[in-house]
Amino acid sequence: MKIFIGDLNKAFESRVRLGMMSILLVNDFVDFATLKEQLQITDGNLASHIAALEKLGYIEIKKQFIGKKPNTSYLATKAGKKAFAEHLDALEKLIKQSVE
Amino acid sequence: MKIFIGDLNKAFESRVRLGMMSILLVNDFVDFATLKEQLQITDGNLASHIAALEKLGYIEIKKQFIGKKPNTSYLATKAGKKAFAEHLDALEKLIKQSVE
DNA sequence: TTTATTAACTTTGTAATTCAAAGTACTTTT
DNA sequence: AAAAGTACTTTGAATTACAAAGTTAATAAA
Repeated sequence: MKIFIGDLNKAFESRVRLGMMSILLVNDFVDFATLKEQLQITDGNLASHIAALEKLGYIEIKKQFIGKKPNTSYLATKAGKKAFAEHLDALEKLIKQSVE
Repeated sequence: MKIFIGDLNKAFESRVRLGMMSILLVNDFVDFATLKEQLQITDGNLASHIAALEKLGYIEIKKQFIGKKPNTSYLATKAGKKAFAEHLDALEKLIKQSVE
């Protein structure tokens, strides 16, 4: 029995950020409105979780206009994908420890 | 793309409680000292996480004496195991969504 | 041309969570 | 009698999360 909770990434402890990264891992660009709808949170709350992940360099922001409407979309960076993969790895090890 | 962060159990969002349940899921009785050592936290902190899980009916407490020393050990209840399994299920779905 | 609307925030304030440190009760060892 | 061990409880501070309201800048409607 050896436990590694220290290998879990604090950034992904929150269900919202966990959900965001899951989405961004498999979808190249996802916009604000889509994230908000998928995660079912207020826009202010979403904005702050986005800011947290961006500050860590885990996601990037791309602003553009679609037709005449502003549209902001997000993508996971290489570092973000790596960090998330490592987190999932740690999670798996944690859960599977001493099962065999 | 359909996301289910609502199916994640808030009780298991904390790395400490996640670690505790992982341990208790595969070890029938684990005592205070062992948990403390595995999780690397202070005893006060551990005690409060234990209290949180007990309040939810996810773990049970068994007090005994080993020789002359008091020994408290913990075990996951049936409800606790079920809740944890559901949480892991939700986690898996969340992570694997739209991968295929 | 004023007014309303939309998108994506920022700010504010509150509530909840987490944690370490210190204190406590009871017992045992020295 | 003093020190140490076990399993806490209490306290207080720091961090985090969140909703609600306010903001900015652009477009669309009246």
